[in-house]
Amino acid sequence: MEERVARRVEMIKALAHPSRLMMVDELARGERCVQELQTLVGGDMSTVSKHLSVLKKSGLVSVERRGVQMFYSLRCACAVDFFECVESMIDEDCRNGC
Amino acid sequence: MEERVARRVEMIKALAHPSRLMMVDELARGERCVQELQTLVGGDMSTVSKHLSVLKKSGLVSVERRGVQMFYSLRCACAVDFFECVESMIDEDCRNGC
DNA sequence: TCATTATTTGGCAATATCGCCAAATAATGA
DNA sequence: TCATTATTTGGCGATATTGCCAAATAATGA
Repeated sequence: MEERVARRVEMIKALAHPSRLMMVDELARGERCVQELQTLVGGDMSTVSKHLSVLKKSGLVSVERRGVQMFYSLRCACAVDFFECVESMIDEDCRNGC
Repeated sequence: MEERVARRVEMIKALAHPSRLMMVDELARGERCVQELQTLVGGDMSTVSKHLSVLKKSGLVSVERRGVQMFYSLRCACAVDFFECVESMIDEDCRNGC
């Protein structure tokens, strides 16, 4: 059960950064290459790449090489629900039934 | 929209630690005082207290003093759905419809 | 008021995360 | 093969997180 907690934490940690959160949000709309994601979040390309490797390691995204480019995509549509869920928690009054 | 992302990240970060995750999971079953939570996660009382202040600051929990004790409780049942959601994401095959 | 119990706060060292730079790797086309 | 483009990796300083200790605060009952 420690393992279960650790696994959860790893996944949650992967989402606990502005750039990574935005990238996952973007990936929910379809696959993207690293350049596109860099345009989205800004900063150095290497930084973006490292963020992506964190997402990859957590199991949230998968990669596929096509030519010189690497295309990242969400492995699970759950992420969309995840954000809605977080949004519900943010809504302090909990109006939307949570 | 930057603000929206920042708010989400703060909430997610609050859950991105084993002790805090376990405490929230426990609080989903009802309010608990600090001692009880310390028994659950172990470690120094002051450490537990600081973790709780992180949860408090994020808006996930609320506190009420009764006598000498401080009782923490979840502000929103959403947290339960949240965990289910994370669990779904962990399930790589996404069988359960996510 | 004083001692006791429950909790928080301040401080500090250990560790982890982050972001940039430079260099390495990988595929492509000339 | 060489140059080019896309991406990753290694390294390093800056910053943030974590956990423990000691001290402070708060409520209670003697």
